[in-house]
Amino acid sequence: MLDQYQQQHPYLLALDSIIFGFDGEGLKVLLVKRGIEAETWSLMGGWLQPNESLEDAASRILFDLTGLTNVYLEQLYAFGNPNRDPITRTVSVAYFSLIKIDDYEATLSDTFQARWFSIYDLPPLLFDHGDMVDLALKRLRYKAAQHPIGFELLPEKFTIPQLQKLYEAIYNTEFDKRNFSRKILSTSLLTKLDEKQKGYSRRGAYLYQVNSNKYQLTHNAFLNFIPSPELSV
Amino acid sequence: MLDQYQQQHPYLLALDSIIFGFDGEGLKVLLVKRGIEAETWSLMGGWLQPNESLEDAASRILFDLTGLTNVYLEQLYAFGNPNRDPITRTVSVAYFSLIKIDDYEATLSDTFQARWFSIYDLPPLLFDHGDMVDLALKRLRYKAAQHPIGFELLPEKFTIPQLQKLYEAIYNTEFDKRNFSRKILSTSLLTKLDEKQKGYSRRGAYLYQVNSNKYQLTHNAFLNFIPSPELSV
DNA sequence: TCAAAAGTGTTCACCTTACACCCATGC
DNA sequence: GCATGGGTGTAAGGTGAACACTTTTGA
Repeated sequence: MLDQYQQQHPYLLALDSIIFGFDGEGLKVLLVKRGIEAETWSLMGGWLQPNESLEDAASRILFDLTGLTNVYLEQLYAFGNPNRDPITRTVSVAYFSLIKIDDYEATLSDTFQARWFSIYDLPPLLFDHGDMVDLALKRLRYKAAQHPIGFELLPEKFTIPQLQKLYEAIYNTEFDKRNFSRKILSTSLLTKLDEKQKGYSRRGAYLYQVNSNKYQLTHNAFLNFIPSPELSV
Repeated sequence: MLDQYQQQHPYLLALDSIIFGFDGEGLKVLLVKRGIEAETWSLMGGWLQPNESLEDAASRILFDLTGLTNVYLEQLYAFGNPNRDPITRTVSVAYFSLIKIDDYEATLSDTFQARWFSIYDLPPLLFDHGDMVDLALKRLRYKAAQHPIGFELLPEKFTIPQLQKLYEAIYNTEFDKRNFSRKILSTSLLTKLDEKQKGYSRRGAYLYQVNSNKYQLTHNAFLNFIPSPELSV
């Protein structure tokens, strides 16, 4: 029986991460220049180490690039076409991550030649990384319609108009602000603070933060009014 | 740069499939006895071959066990905890499949010592295969509430009461038959045939089949009245 | 004739959607 | 005082959920 193991081919196992951020205007993806052709933008990636789980490895790689820990990280899909990496056969497990863009340590950009790109205006990407990003966006849309994960992309304190802009960026559409705020507030996931955001508008907007008790517990469909995203995978 | 590849550890890459079937009464999973401890039931699995994609490999393995091709097959999740397989470090990409149980060639059971088990009454499983089944059931519930994939588990021609029993088995609950049939028929995904199913009930029930044009195109939420499944992954 | 499953409509409550005006403030 | 974005309510249509009786037919 041990023979069955020894006769098998081993493969290199990589991890690649689609890192989403929101800068108040648009949905962004963090890309780096690395690897064989440092001319080509690619997702941040790395190799699985012998004593790591897949998720540990994805976290480590994310930390190396962003300096962040404890961020939203979800396995997206395993990509394993025989020729996806022309150098060596490599299976890559893609993860996607949602980070608070303000927490990101931009100093790390220099080390890794990293840059934020609008999700709707990406450069050509290495290997099948373009497919990975496409799938990640679909999954984000699918998921954000059902679960309150959008908050992961905003600072701790945010306004309803900010939240609306985020959802509009994710779905590349516009929502009615009256319906939007009613719907969001009806979930009672948010706590209204006594503070207002100043500087962006003359009047200022109330800040809210996530009511973390309820945040963890919610498993029901969250926003039903999202335009049916292309559902797949 | 090539060094970066050569310094890396390779890993064994396995595929394991959760194969769902429906026998008219309950939701079933196909398990086999294999491997080191032939005492333990496990999912059907195999190794990735050098010239195959992950999906090709999962299809091949499914064909070996069931004799079926062109069945619903979807990647579930990559499992890679360092100690999940005590013999050698192995990363397993799990797939789940929905098959028409009548098409399954039971003669193959002998070769592989295969047996159908009720999803709600499983024996202890090898390695982390229990986690794989749990996740597959969640995904099936999640997915079947949004997409018309349930039909994959039924014969070409089926009755509304059969379809209802299937959904009741998937969600382990009961539905009101008036609301159920209204909802299903309102999708206009089904074509009513002039035939009736005989033998099961005295009166007999009309047979339907999937209207395949619309089946492929539907991307909207499909059944909204499914009790909110535990949404995750 | 009776048992067992098939088939069929209506009402009510709630949710989604569409839509317009006043408010607060910095300049 | 005016321009900019923030904040709020209502009415109409549609959807989901609850609920009971009649039909068919083989035994």
